[in-house]
Amino acid sequence: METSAPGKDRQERILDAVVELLSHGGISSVSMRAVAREAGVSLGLVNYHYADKASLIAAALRRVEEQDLAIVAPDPDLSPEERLRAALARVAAPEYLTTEYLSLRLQLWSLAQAHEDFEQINTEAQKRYRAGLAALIRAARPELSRGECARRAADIDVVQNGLWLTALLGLDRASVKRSVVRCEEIALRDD
Amino acid sequence: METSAPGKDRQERILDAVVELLSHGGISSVSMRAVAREAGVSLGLVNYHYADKASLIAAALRRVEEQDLAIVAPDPDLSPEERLRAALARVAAPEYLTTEYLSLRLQLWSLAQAHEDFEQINTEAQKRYRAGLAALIRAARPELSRGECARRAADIDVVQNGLWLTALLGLDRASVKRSVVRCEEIALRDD
DNA sequence: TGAGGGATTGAACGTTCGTCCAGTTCTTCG
DNA sequence: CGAAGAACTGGACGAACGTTCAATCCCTCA
Repeated sequence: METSAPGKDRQERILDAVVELLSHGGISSVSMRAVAREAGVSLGLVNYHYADKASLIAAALRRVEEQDLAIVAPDPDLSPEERLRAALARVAAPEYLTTEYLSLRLQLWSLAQAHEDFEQINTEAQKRYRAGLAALIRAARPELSRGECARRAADIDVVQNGLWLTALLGLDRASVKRSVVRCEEIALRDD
Repeated sequence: METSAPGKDRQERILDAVVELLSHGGISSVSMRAVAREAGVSLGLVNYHYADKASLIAAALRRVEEQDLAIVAPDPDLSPEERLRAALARVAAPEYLTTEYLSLRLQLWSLAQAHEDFEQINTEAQKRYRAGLAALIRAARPELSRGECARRAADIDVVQNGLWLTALLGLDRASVKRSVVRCEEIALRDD
């Protein structure tokens, strides 16, 4: 039969548990035992699949970062400019603007500061995100130089990060919307 | 003689230690023992001055937030518009753009997510910061309504938070500078 | 000078942590 | 079926944790 690999489901549930705990109580609430409990799995199994706590968390972070890249994934049904607008609007989509997701991002950044391994994971993910964004801009505005696209992508990244952070600290839908518009202006303005 | 109160110095050093540990290793590296060691003080004294770990950290957070308000403190030597520009430029001043300070801010936000007491401290500080910013804008642009000033202050807060976050994750002085300019545009534009 | 009280110490307690491991169950395949 | 190996369990270990507390230090003032 073509079922999923035997240990795969449990591994996924373990990573889910890490993410769940991380986003709700911060790194302090992520212990091997809490993860096992949350995943409905024995303590030993967590250590069986992941060598130690650091690599467990690293695996969870990598999975989260992977999902994040979906934001700048080009939508094939749209024109280049619409594709860009869709990507820029996506950061304010309900699925990303939840407390749970935003809090997770914050914990992720926080971890990147405290641990070198996590910092590397985060840095690489951010680089890929910006590259995806720059590519979208370049497709929508072919006349712009590669450097200018990278510059605009960096500026948008600043506003988006601020948008997420501010949404998390005290959700203000109006200012979120204005920030999305600001990102569009940065990406598409002519000069 | 007019020296400082006896226990005051040690209390300050204890809070310094919390901030130091927090910004360098995150909340995970803040233990009562580590704080005592860093402050050059016995373990018992930390618990003597602060009822428990939570109130110790809360005290440290309150002190940091207090310092943050200095950013929007009006500079009496300048005209209203210059005063505003000075405040907006201050977020990119060398004293605030250090890894240590930025990392501290991040940990602070992260703590606000995980603990309700810390969230309240953070929320109130942010409110006061925005109010200070709005007041600066209103002084520089008296023709603007109170609501419009608050709106602009909120938008600037978004960009500034993003600026700090991005500076921390991967310092890019050029995009930092562009973001400061963007904040000035938001604050001062006519329309 | 000496009594009183705040400041300070380090040992001790019980809990929880990450890690390890001997043992058991499950799955696969000759 | 039965051997083999992967998946999985839970108890045990030492270390580190937050908290408590009796004891000591140090300053002040009567």
